[in-house]
Amino acid sequence: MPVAVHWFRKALRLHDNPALAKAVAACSAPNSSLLPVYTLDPHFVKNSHIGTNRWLFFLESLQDVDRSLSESGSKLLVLRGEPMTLFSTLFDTLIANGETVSLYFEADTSPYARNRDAAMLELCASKNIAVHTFNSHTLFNPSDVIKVNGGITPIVYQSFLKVITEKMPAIQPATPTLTQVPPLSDEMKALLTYTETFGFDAFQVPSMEDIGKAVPGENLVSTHKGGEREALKRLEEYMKQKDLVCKFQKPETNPAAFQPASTTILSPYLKMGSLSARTFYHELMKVYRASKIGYTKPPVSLLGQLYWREFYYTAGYGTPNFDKMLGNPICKQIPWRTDEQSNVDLEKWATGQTGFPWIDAIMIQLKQEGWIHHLARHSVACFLTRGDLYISWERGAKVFEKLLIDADWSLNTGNWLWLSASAFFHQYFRVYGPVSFPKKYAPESVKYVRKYIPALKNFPEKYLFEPWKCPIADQKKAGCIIGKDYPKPMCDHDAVSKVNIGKMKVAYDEGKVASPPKAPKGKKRPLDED
DNA sequence: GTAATGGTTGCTAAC
DNA sequence: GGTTAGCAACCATTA
Repeated sequence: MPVAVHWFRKALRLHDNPALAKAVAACSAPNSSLLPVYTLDPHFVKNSHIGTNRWLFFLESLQDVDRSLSESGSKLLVLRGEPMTLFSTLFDTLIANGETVSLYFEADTSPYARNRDAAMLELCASKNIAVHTFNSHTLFNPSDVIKVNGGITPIVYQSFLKVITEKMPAIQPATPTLTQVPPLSDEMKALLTYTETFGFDAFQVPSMEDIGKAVPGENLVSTHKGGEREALKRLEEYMKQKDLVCKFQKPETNPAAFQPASTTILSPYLKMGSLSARTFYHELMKVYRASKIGYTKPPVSLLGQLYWREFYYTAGYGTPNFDKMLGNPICKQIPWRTDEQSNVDLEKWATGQTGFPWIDAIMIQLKQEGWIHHLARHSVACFLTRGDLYISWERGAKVFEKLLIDADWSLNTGNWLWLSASAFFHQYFRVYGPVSFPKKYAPESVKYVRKYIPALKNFPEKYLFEPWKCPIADQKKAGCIIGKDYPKPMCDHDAVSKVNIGKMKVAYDEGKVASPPKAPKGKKRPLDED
């Protein structure tokens, strides 16, 4: 009897999920079964690069999928272990029971996933299992974009925009939402109850404790809730604000705004696939089309934000060693600090102990809530790298990867490359000031710093972003002594940023000398054949 | 080959 | 308060 196995990885949703829809459609024959599977890979579970909030958000997303499946009498099978081993066992069990197995999943372009999925295709081929994959995580398939661009990966946004608007086919309508999926029979449940084999109930979405993760204190648990329901609710709520949607300009939004934030906070849902980028796109188009006041355009518009995601996905796909400096052909080679003190400085930055309230408030919000505004990311990334500490963007990216609930390999890497002036952006002499920048966003930035750094709650506004300049009498009055209740600044920004600009210039000049001769015209940055 | 142009989001002082 | 030049001057693309 036919069994269509749907492998959930991203795309933790029932709306616009082509792979799941096809798997469901394949179950129309009598006695056929849909088996929804998720594999908790030790590559992700055991590594420390996923923080508590990211785990919580993920498990909530998984629970929401299981809840939706359960409403139709189905159930998510959550297997824990190395995917190839698990699927091998699963397939053997099904085949031994006389089933004809087929596998459905959404394609994933990140390096680890590409290797994993290639191995999976081999495994399936060896067992005569038909595999069906679908591109639905992004609006455009990165390899298609590169192909229509003559094998060249666009590394300038405007070039990318030209390619997708002029050379790519129109974005297809979303796949209809699955309101009903085939129920899972008791026989199938009994067959796949691995409790004895693995020591856990695989038909139960695990808790934090189950996967060996501690739940932290209340103040460190993100207020952002995961799941498809929450994603669609947020999308709907945001799209109701038609003026805001049509007038959206990213650089004009306020990084210090909270309750509500000045942007959509849909990124964590897009990352998990709790929200389909295509659904977002079509809902946005509806608002644009109905608008009488016109609407903003990429790169600053809301559509422009969706396209940035596409841009970085494509760059990440087409660039070797994208997440590293060494061996990355588009990355400026910069001798970032690696001395002992840089470890101490990195830690101060990561834990919000720099002595610059704006920087520290951002890093504290990041740790507590798992999300910070894009321009806040700019501020702290510039501070860590070319602005102040001269520490590698790779080390900063790892901290973000752990703490951000929307941590997405392509986007996180791309933005760090940008901010450190290693790729995409090269005006390294434009440095964000840890004091001057937040002043532009008063009074929200004042409230923001007071919220995330309670020690500065009563500190005079005049000195809030540079508290070391505050007269000691006023420090006493505010109940916050700098150097005791809140750290002294870890560096002199004005002096050190000037020195760093000089170092960047040297690194850029040396890069020019060291760079190999340019490839013939039209053959630049060709994509390696798969 | 060279010059001009534009690049989502800097800061400061001067008008 | 809003706009502009200077800062010292980047890159990728296009004319």
